[in-house]
This record gives sequence, structure tokens and C-alpha cells, in this order.
Amino acid sequence: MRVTRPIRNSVAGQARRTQIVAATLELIAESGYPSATFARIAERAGLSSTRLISYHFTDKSALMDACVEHVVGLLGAAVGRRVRAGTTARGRLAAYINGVVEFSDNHRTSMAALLQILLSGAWSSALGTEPAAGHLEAILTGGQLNGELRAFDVQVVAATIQRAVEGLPFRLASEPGLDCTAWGRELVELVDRGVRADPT
Amino acid sequence: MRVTRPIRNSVAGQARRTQIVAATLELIAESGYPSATFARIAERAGLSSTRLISYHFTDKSALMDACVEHVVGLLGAAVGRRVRAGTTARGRLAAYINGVVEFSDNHRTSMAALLQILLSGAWSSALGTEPAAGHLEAILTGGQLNGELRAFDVQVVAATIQRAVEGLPFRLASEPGLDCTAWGRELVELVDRGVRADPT
Amino acid sequence: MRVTRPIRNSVAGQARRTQIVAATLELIAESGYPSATFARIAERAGLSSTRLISYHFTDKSALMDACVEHVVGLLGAAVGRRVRAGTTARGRLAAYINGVVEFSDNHRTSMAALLQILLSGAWSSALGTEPAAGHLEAILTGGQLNGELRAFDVQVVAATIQRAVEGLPFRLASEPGLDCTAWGRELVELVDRGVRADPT
Amino acid sequence: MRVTRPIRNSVAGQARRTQIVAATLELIAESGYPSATFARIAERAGLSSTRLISYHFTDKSALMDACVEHVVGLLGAAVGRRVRAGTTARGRLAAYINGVVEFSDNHRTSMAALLQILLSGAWSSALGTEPAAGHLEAILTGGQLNGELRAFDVQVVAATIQRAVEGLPFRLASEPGLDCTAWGRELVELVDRGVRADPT
DNA sequence: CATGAATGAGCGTTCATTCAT
DNA sequence: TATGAATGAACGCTCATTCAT
Repeated sequence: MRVTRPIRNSVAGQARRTQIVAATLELIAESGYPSATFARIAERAGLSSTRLISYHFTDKSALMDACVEHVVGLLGAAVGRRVRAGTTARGRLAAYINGVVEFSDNHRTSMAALLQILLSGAWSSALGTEPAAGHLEAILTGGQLNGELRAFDVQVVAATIQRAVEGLPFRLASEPGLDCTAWGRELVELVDRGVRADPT
Repeated sequence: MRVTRPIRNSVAGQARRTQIVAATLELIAESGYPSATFARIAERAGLSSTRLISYHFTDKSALMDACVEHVVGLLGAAVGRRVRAGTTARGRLAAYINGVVEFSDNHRTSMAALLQILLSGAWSSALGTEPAAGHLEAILTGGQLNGELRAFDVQVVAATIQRAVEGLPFRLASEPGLDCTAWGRELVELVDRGVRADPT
Repeated sequence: MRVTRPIRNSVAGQARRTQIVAATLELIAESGYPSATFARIAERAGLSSTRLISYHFTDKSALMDACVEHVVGLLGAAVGRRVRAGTTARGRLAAYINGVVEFSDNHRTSMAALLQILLSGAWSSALGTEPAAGHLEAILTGGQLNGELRAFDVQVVAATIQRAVEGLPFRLASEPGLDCTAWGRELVELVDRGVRADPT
Repeated sequence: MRVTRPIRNSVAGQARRTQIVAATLELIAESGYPSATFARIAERAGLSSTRLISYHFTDKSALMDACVEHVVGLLGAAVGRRVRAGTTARGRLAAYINGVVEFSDNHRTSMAALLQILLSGAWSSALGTEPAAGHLEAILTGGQLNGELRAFDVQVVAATIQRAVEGLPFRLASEPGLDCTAWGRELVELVDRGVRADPT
């Protein structure tokens, strides 16, 4: 039994941890956070006992942190790349929305689980979380400064956009056939009209 | 000896049920849905035993249904009145948004609890829920038909607006000093610009 | 399920609690404090599940408190009666020693368990504990004041006597045939010689 | 490849074992026997895994035996030296008491831990333990034979003295500023008066 | 309408120990 | 000599619910 903090470099350990995180994400996406007990996670991951989970993760919240980190890492990379490619504020805003929408479409399980974990509060906020909201506000403020966007309360608009894109994974859960591309297009149009500066 | 379901019409029983619902809503608003166990509800309501809860409510989900019904009833009445007073689609849309925002401001505990219950999934959807979304879609469709609003996917826009207003109670929980009137004004402006027809 | 503090007046409940306390004392006396798990207590008491224990006692420490209270109550009554009957300091000292020794002889299980619980630290010292040491010191101080006892450090002597009488239950565990009356007589003689004033 | 028991004579192994024993003693003295789990011992000793403990000690009780042996060895040497220097029974008795008291004062951690281990029962009595009691009885019997000490039950007196000196480490834990020299002096006087022969 | 008693399943966590290098 | 990985049993405790008045 290891007693110091789990070594993140061990190959086998890393694999086990990834396997447990994956099982946890699937379980939460399918049956909700409360169903993600150690017993059910172990069962789904094919582990011999729940002890293996507590062996690799200090805590339940440590496991949840690992889940959040995993998904947020992928999401941030995917969206960040697209946003940075944008040359105007409106373009970056559209990239952000489409980026999250597309990622939600392609990683349904992970995103559904992520949002439920975040809502559950069962993670140690000590993570680099809510960078999303920060990025969004930066984009909006930039657009206001260079005249692309009209005057508005950045907080309100950022919160609205954030909630809009975060709503998609829930929608997809009950309506799997949803056309995400169209949803993104509509959402971008709605938001762009809402924030762009009036033509002079 | 009566062996059937408790009579729902008795005065004392009705009072007890209201008391339990109130305690439940407070508890959930303060400490989240998972903390709303029978034991804690009984403690907060000043009951000597959880038995009194199971006596008045068939089930935990029946209790949650009662909570949802209670708040949705108040919310529906308050918002419905304001929406019906509107004469244009854009006016009714603004009335809807401001109505929910104002209600969230004035009934913080109830609204915070309601949204957490709805998210928890612990209620028998057999309620007339999501009438809100229906109302919203009706307003939007009406506006498109009479030319006030541009062409857009009603589902996407309705979902976005719904999520926007439902986000406020969460925001209020962490930022109690928030200016809700201003928030509502900003939100109405954002949405109105997003959906109104282009000037001809 | 009751949620307020257990009602101490209920007849049936009181009986159950006594039954659980008795089983706990027996178990601890036989197999030591660490063996007194809820599972084993329930088994020995013939309960259907450990849930019945947590139903009647808030906590494990609450159960231990009940055990301590039970035995200390009996012990205090028995010894107190004998001590109060003494008319001299030396007489009261002998009464104290013989009282505890005799009680230890007649309530072997309870005393063995009590001492192990006290040593384990698993009780909320909020009880009226260690009144024994106080009584002892009072007797000794009184004897010094009236000239029956020589000058000595009351703390040291009280501690020594207390440890001497508390040792008997452990001895009895490994040597059940021990003659307690003789042991008490020897101990009284040893202590009396140790503390009495020199003849003038 | 060796498959038998680890060699106890290796230098490095001996050092490791000493290090583990030291950590265990400290832990028990500070937080009690039940807190001395492999995990916590490994943590305090700076080991990466509990495996190192099970590697060097067959068993938990083997570890405890090593702890007992370590302290009893030191104690026996220190006290034995002083006792053997005594020329009379009363002198050897005083030497024994003062020896244990002084050792307890100078090796607080070790003694506190030792007594808790002995009380816990988690050691294989197969050690040459209770030699102390034997030595004490020998001193007392010798004194009775040569007329220095009065007639009394050696077992009772030996047990009383043993418990008296063993009580000091517990006292020191809660009262670190205690004057041990004075305590020893008082105890010697108390015991000497209790056992010495009456002047003829 | 009310309530004390009882219940079994399940929770996250910790235990000393063994396996396989 | 050392170590990471794995293990199943047990821990105290909480859950919503049912029994029996």
C-alpha cells in the first residue's frame, strides 16, 4: 500500500486512473452523479473491489477532481485553439460558441458528466476552473473596446452565453438526434445580433 | 380504521404538509438537494420523527413533487399575470423575462430550491412542468407570425432564454447583492436585439 | 425513525438501551474495547441489525458514555454509601478501598469493561468522571487536618491508591480465583501504614 | 533468490527496523495505540509504502514486540543497574521505584508508548516480559527473609508498587511539568512505611 | 392524525496483508 | 533490499421506508 501521494508518472498507475475516470464519467453521464458510488464505479470498470479506487485516489472528491481536470483539459484545448484562430471579437465569440457546441456533440458522455459534477459541488474548486467565464468576458470586453460590440454589462452577457452553451449537453441527453451544427449556427446568430454594435 | 391514502383535504393535514414543504425548500436552498434527507427535514421542521413525513407524503418523490408544485404555482401565477398584460410579442417576451427575474429576486429560497430539485431529477415529471418552455415558445411563434420577430429556430431561442433566467437564482446564491432589476434590463435588451425583426 | 434526542422516559426504549449497554459491557470485558464493534454488539445482543444501535444511540461515543454512566453510577452509589458511614479518615479510606475492591469482585464484567473504556478514550469526558479521585483527595486532606494522617503529597498518594484499586479488575481477568477480601485487607494495611501519622 | 524470512543481522535492515520502531513509539505516545496503523507509521517514518514495514516485520504484533523489546531493554538495564547497587532490601526497593520514575521522566515518549502497547494486548507475550514484577517480588521476599520488611502478601504489594510506577507516564502525558523527583521521593516514603518491619 | 421502534441495504473509508517484480 | 499494485473484510454511520399501535 502506497502512503505518499499517488505517483503521477507511473505508467500502470496512470492507466488505471484513466480507466477509473472513464468509468466514472460514463456512469455519471448515464445515471447521474448520485449513482456514481465507488461500488458502481468499480463494477463498471471491472475492478475487483472498491479498494482499488481509494488506492488510486485519496478521496471521492479527488476522483471527481481528476474527472473535471480530464474533461476541462480536453475542452479547453479544443475551444482555445479555435478561439485563438479568430481575428475579430465577433469571430472569436462565434468560435467559442461553436467550439463548445461541437465539443459537446463529439464528447457527449464527458460533457454530460462534467456538468453534473460541477453542479454537484463534489470537487475541490482548487482547480483552474471557470477559466471559460474569464475567457468569455475577455472576448466581450475586447470587442467593446475596439467598437465591434455595443455597450452592455459584460457579466450578464457572459453568464447568458455560458449557460446557453452549457445547456446543450442536457438537451442532447434527452434528444440525442439533435442537429448540433444547426443549434450552434442559431445560437451564434442570436448572440451576435444581441451584442454587435449598431451600424453607424 | 382507514387504510387508504391520507385525506389531502383536512385542515390540519394541509398545514402540516405546507410546513414540511417549507422546511424542505429552505433546507435545499441552503445546503443543496442531497442534504435534504428525511432526518434533516424533520429536524428543521421541528418534527419528532421522520415518520410524520412518510405519513403525509407517499414517497420522497411525492414530497419533491409537492415542493415543485408549490413554487411552480406561485411562479406561474406571477409571471402569467404579467405576460398576459403584454400587448405585443416583444412586450410579452420582456414581461416573461422580467417576471421570472423579479420573482427570483423576491422568492430566492423557493427558486433556488426549485431549480435544484428539477436538476436532481427526484420528481415525477408527471407534473405540468415545463409549461414555461411551452409558454415561451408560444410567445416567440406568435411574434414570428405577426412579423415582430425575425425567423429563427424557436426551440433554440426558447431554450436559451429559459436557461438565462434560470441561471439567476444560482448567481444570487453566490452574489446576494446583485442588482436584479439591472440584470433583467440587460437580459431583455440582449434578447430583444437577438430576436426582433430587422427594420424594413 | 426518531430524529430528536432519544427519549429517556420510554419504557421499551429504556429496556433496549439497557440491553445494548449490557451486551457492550460483556463484550468489552471479554474481548477488549477494540472488539466492541457495532456488528459484534448487535450479534451478542441478538439484534437484527446494527441499525438498532445507531437508532438508540447518537454515536459510538454516546453508547460508551451510557456504559460509563451505568457502571460509574452503580460504583459511586456502592462506595459512597460505605465511605459516608466511616467516622474517621482512616476508616473512610479503608471503606473506600474495600468498597471498590468488593464492587470489583461482585461486578467483574462491568468493572473490567469500564476500565477499558476509560483507557480507550472513546467517551465524552463531559460525564461526571473522576469524582473518585476527588473524593479520595478529600478524605486524605481531611485526615491530615485532623491529625490522623501524616504530611505527604495528597496527589501522589491519591493517585497511587486509585491505581492500586483500579488494578484489581485486570488482575481478576487473568486470575479469577483471587481472594478479593484478602487482597483488600492487605491493601488497606499497606496504605494505612503508609499514610497514618506517627504515634506520639 | 531468498524466500525465507528476512535476515535480521544486516546493517541496513537493522537501521530500517530501528527507524520504524522509533516512528511507531512516537506515534503511539502522541496519539495512542489505535492510531498506530501501518499507513501512519510509514508516513511518519518517511517511507513511501507500508510495504516496507511488512517487509521488515512479519506481522503487526512482531513490530509491537520489537517496540516492547526495545524499551524494556533500556528500562531493564537502567533499573537493574541501580537495583543491584542497593545493599539492603529497603534500599533496593527505593532504587527500583526511583529508577523507574527517573527513566519515565527521561524517556517519556518510549515509556508512554510502551505502556499503551502492553495495555493493548497487541504483542506476543512470548517476550521475557513481566520480569519487572518478578524482580520486585524477589526484592520484597528477600526483605521479609532478612527481617527488614514486615509480613505481607508479596503479590499484593508488588502489584501495587508496579501499578504506582507505571502510572507516572500517563500522568506526565497530561501534566508535563510534574516534578518527578518529588513524586519518586513521596512514593518511596509511602511504600517504605507500608512495608518496613515495625521497630522492635 | 400521530409516533416510537425497527429495518436492511448501502455509503465512503481504512485495515493489515499479499502479489509480483 | 525495496516497491507499486492489489485485495477483501470490516469499520461507523446514514438512507428512505415499514411495522405496530
